[in-house]
Amino acid sequence: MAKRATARDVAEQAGVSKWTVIRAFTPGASITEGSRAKVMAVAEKLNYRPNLLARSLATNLTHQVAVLVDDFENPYKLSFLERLTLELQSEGLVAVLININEHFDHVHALLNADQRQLDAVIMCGTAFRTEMLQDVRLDGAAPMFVLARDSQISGVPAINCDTTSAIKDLCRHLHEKGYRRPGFMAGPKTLSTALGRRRAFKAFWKAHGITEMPELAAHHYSAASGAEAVRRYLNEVSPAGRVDVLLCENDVLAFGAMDVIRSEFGWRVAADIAAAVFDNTLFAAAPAYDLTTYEQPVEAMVKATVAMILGREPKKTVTMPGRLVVRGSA
Amino acid sequence: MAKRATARDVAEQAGVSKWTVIRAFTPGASITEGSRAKVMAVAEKLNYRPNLLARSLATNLTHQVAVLVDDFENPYKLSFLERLTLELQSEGLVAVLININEHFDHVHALLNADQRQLDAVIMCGTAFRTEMLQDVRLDGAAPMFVLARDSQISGVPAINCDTTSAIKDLCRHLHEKGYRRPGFMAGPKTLSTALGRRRAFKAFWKAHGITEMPELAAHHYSAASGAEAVRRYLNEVSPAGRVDVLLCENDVLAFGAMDVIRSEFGWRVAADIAAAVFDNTLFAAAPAYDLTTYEQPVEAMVKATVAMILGREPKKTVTMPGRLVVRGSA
DNA sequence: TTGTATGCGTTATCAG
DNA sequence: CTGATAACGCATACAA
Repeated sequence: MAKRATARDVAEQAGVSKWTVIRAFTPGASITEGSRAKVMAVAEKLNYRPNLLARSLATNLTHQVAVLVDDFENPYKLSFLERLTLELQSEGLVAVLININEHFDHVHALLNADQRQLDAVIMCGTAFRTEMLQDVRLDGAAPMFVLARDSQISGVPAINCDTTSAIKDLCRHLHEKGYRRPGFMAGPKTLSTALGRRRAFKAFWKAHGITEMPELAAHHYSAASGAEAVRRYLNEVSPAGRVDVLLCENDVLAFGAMDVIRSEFGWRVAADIAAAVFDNTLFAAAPAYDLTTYEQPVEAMVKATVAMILGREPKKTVTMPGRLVVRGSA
Repeated sequence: MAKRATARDVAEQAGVSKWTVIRAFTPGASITEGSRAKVMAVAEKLNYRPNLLARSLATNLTHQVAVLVDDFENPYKLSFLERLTLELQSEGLVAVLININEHFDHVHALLNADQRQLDAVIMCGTAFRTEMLQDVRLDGAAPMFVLARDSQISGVPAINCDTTSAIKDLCRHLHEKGYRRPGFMAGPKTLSTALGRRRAFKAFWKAHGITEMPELAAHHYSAASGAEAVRRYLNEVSPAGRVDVLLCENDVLAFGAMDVIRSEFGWRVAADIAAAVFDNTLFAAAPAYDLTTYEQPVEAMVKATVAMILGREPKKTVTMPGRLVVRGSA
């Protein structure tokens, strides 16, 4: 396990200066074919690989992007991670995955990313309070991006699915199918995505002459919380007064809700009560759930984010339409 | 957005040398309380943060670990990623998530990790051919670890769940419940995990006087492949001759299998045909699936891996027992 | 305890 | 086209 060869080592054996070695490895550098061949031969022999760390120090570019995630319960996150890593890698970047939790919060992560000189920070659907991030002093730090969530932080672009049209599409579909007693299940209210979705939901039904819209609140974005919320609701409300369709804020909540509805109350979804949700995981499509969903345009969102990081697109908040996926549940 | 302050800037304003500044930020360095306070005050004022990149170049330690993943369809991967990032971060390390795919293979990833001077590479359940990695010339490169998979690569430790005892526990349970016509559904045969599991499976039943064990082969580790494999099998085999229990190599295959069994053939799992699997995702526990599974000891495996990376444990292949989780499916 | 010199492996810039 | 000098920001070893 010998020490790794550096440009200097190659230079010595090739009888050139180390700068010529560097040039041989720099695409488009001015160097004769002869020199390059000579260098490459020695480099191959010595198994020389340029040190990207040293390069980063000199160029101020690490080609690394922090990706912050705080919710590993939702399989939908995996879709984002897959597309994100794919897109980043195709542009010569890599993702540094940061787990945001009680021991490692956003500020901590931002400081860390800053000291590591990362080129950008993507907050991938993480829950944060705006005030918390507003005051972090980070002059000359990496630009931040909020993916799959709203952002009120000034100067921080959000790349998101168009909530208003999403809700409208979803609700119009439900309305057309004859549902008239809509309920909404939201996750933790501190999240702005929840607020936006709920607001649009209420606006739609009010515009259609319906004012009573029960709200079921889940404490976390987990199947267990979704299950608990539905259980509580169904136990409290008389069968006559209950909702005829339930719009859940995301897949995972809906899974929990459906499990309870079917296994504890013995109803068939879409006959006794219907469910519809955001997001569109693999499991939403499974016959066991068969959820009508609104699918976020993951690929487009990711591409937009990366384009901004690379400076190919102006850094500004964008919102893009997704796709209504009608299945058996509602 | 002024340029960020360096140790030199702080040194000048504090009236000390830059080395004193460095010392102020080095835990356990010999420096007077007065100097440190003076430095810290100026550092705070200038909002100075040490540059970890420069430090890495000087120390040859990036505190970054590459995590290779090639299967984003399995929600179980999310459990590994969560525990892994958690454990790494608690030790001052971060995970660089690499998406292995047709455009970016293992060799590519290894080279990349090498040039970025990462401290270690964890192959998290990825499918590779041993020969491919055996010949990569990487003197002085980061140590590799294979997590949640077998490895025959010399010098590369594998941290894995004990397949033999897992299969034994699972099969013993099935045998006790009276199943006598076991089938096995495997993913792509090139994966050594599949081979190990299958071998142990066959050995168990043979030891119990059963020799006929149909094998259903799925081409990918996806629900669709699992579904297709079961569909093909059930259409080919006469009802009298079919298996009475199906052991699937992982959750995702089982999900697809169960969906087909129930929705296309109208059987009730655990009555007409039973399923059991490895891995234990959130969905395996859902009433909609309710799978009997064998759960890998994710936390222990991750801790063991990180301990080896940090040099707290000798780098060697280890195997640890998981836990049989009995549910309604079998 | 503090300052000095030197090195880490590149890139940027300029002279020849 | 090539070589040389400086710089990137910090760490190590040694001298004061």
